[in-house]
Amino acid sequence: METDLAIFKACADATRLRILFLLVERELCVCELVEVLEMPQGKISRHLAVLKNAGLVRDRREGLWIYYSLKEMETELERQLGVYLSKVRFEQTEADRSRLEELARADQLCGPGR
Amino acid sequence: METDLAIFKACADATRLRILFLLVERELCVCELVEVLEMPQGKISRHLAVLKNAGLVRDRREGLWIYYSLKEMETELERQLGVYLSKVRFEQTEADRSRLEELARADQLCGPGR
DNA sequence: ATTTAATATCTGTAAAAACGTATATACGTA
DNA sequence: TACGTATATACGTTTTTACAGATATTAAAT
Repeated sequence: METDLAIFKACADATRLRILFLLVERELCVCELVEVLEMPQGKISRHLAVLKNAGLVRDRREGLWIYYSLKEMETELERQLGVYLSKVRFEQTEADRSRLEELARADQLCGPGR
Repeated sequence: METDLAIFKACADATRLRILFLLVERELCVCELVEVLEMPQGKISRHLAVLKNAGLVRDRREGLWIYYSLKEMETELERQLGVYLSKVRFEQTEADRSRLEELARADQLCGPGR
């Protein structure tokens, strides 16, 4: 139960929800999230740590960059959450996703491909 | 999005989760929850108010007693949450439900039937 | 009208969480 | 080795949330 409680707590924050709705599309490195959400890097890292501690995301290093992605949804709560993240679209969600694509197209993101 | 955020926040507390797992079985009045969870009445009322403000539960007065129950699950998040509450069983959940039945059988709960 | 029972709310306090800022760490490159 | 870039973490502060305890509200009964 503490595990599920940690998941609920991890989702109980607007910034982390925005991150989850972005990660459900594809893996992202920290600097991409910093650019898209326009928040200080330390803040993003801290939120990512919360999501990781709750077991919702995993990270993978590739050179200087650390990529975050959603973990496999294993428990019942994780599965329900996964469905929710895939199905629902808020205005905020759409705006964030658009901004991400926009920045990627304009080559204004960090990352090895630059 | 603020609506869903409020729902996640409402679920991000151990006591409120325990209440939800009890309410998924049947409606309960405040005094029943007080007895089962062995917590001060003011505390239970405050948690119920949080759940109500998040739109997860409804209340219905019957004389002196106010009965709380889960509301219809309408939004996507509410539906996923509903499935989760019906499916999952923690030890805590089982213990709380057993205790409730025990108290009911021994007629040690308040309520109009007493 | 007074009392009693069930519930809600207020008040002050303590604990937890989020924050900005600064610093540390890890890795690649010159 | 020294430097630059990406990321993580530590520190002090502010905001939010939970709490116990006391009081207020509501409805029924006497």
